[in-house]
Amino acid sequence: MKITLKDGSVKEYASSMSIHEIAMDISEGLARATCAGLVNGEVKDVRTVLSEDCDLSLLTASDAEGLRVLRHTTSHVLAQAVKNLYPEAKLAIGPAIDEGFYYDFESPSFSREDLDAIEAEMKKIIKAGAELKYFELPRAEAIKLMQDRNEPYKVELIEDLPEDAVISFYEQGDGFVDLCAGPHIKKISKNTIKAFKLISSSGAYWRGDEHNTMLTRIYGTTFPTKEELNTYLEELADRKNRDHNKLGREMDLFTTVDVIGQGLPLFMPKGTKIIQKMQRWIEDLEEYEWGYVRTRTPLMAKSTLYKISDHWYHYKDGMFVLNDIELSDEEAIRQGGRVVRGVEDLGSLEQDEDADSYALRPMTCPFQYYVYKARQKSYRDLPYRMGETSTLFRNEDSGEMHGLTRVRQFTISEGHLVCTPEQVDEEFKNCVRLAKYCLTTLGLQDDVTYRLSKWDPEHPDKYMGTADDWDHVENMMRDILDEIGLTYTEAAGEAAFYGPKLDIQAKNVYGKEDTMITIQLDGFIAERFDMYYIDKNGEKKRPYIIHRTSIGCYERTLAWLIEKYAGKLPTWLMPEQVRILPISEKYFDYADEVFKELRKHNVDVTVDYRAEKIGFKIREARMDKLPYMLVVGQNEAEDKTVSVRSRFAGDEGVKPLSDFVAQICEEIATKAIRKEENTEANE
RNA sequence: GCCGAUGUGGCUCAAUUGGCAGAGCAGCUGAUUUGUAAUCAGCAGGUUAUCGGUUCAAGUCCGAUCAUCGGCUCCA
Repeated sequence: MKITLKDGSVKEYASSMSIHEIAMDISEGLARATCAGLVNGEVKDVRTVLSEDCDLSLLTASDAEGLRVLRHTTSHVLAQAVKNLYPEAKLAIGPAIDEGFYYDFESPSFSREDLDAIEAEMKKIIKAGAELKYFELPRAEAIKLMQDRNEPYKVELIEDLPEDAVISFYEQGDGFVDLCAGPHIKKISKNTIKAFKLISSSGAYWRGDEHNTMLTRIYGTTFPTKEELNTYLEELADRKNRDHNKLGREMDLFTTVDVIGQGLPLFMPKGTKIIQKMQRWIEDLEEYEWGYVRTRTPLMAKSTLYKISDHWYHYKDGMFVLNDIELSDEEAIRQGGRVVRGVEDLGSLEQDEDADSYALRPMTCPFQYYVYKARQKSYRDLPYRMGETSTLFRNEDSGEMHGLTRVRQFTISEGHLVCTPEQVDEEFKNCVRLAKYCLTTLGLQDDVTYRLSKWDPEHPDKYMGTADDWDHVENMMRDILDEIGLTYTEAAGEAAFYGPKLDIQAKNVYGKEDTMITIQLDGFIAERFDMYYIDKNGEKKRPYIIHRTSIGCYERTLAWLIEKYAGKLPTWLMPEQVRILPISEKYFDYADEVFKELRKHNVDVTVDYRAEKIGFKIREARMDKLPYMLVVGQNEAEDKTVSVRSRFAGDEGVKPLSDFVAQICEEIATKAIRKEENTEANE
């Protein structure tokens, strides 16, 4: 595609390039001179992506860059509307985000009615129409402008820019001016902003810092057309039907009780059964196919242990400490005399007033280290792979808890691999392979992203070791990830205090990302615990430790499975796999015969003995998301057959009992994920 | 922890804006013995999350606590 620039020169670009990429090229990568407007293949204005001349009908939800611009401009309309209705409100920032936009205000909170009123005001502004005019001011004048307009947050933003900076503004009609680098659509009108909606309002800290003022944020979204907006709003409603927190309770998988406490879900028999199936699978898989030994270590320990591991100083706030002595962090460290550094420092704990404190464990690491240390290890014993189904306790802040994904007690497929430096490469790769195998088995492999979580060089105090140490381990990890051809992003400040992590991230139904699986490389802790192995030459050597999980924590994984499958889990994971539905009590004997045959093969099966019509029994079994229903009556009893009705394909017809047993045993043994082909309406 | 919303039988929701807490589904009992998404009838179920206050009177108004939800921050 040929692009004619404003100065008359012509540049040629591949048609596959996005508007944004082209704009970045034209502006030579200047972050502020972001996007270009394409009108009939020509760049009209470097600061304008869309104008009334553009054919907006060509813009679709998949046109990410164009949408961001459209949404960003809508956020400015929102700001203008709020200022019209609430002149006292102060403007903060208002960017486009993945599914829409937000704008932060210093203002009392907005109710739904307030949002509706603001929406109406926005419609007025859009109907009146306005052209966005870009202008620049020197820094001092820009500050003065925002001071005159009584916008302290904007002033603060400008003051953070360099002395010689030129400040960008947009004026958008009715004298409304906003500090903004753009880009924006050129005109606000009914033709450009056709479909928007304010979604919700909530609190948000200024600049994302909890020490700052709490502002009021309004979330909204914009789409090129009303149809796309409606589709999105319907999807929002649909997401609730997959939400594990709603579905999991409806399906009697778990519940919560106010007197038991926040973040402490109770698993009901059905939820327990699902987790039990996953747990048995993982334990056997690790032990018999991946060479792990299994451990079973205490759920609590004296504070001494956490002092050696450093958790006491880094994460005491997140731990449940069990004695009566209530010490602040500072006091704990002060009264402890000094910070303990490794096992050699244990002597200093004798005067430590909280040396006898016990705390529930927030991680398994140091416990398994002592399993390793209990017997002297030779290089021949390495890699030493320990696995444990480990229950952990973390005192999350009260506002953090959510369903099964953020809880205060959870059980994880925890493990630590102690290995020689030469073994790190292969062992780490195998941990990644195991995690991928688990994800693939559950059908989740395509729904995750990989992240290399690095330390934060700005805050070295939060981590063990030196910058050189971190460069070394991070490079080791990067090499490994590159060798296995993993696509990953890198994130600073996301590492554990003892090492970088490979985090496997997944999004929930609402698009919020959480860590599902983590594999961490640790070159520091072995020294703290004086862990070593004897090498070929009879010398003591420090091993590396890989902290890892195979399937993550069972609570969170279950949550993702529920959302992924809308509760219709693969047959092998379902708490009730087959329900036998006798036509009447005359066929109870045959139903029992079928039941016994399936139990003999460890299928989770029940019989519906109620004196109800078959249609009623089927209805309930379907609402319970049963994979298989076996209708048995006179014909089946006589021929030793079953009439199979499945969640996947509806009526599958009559087949010999032995055939069905073989079929379902195969499906369960291979952990098959049968496709839902049933077109019948679901309730 | 912070901002905001919410809390009525197991579930979904009513209750005239402060005036006798009600319905459907689920449950239980009885009848029905049924062929692929709801058989009929009856019965029972509540200190309106908890505690306190205002009032002749509180599900409704006020305060505190607990929990749930939407965000922010945090997430070893």
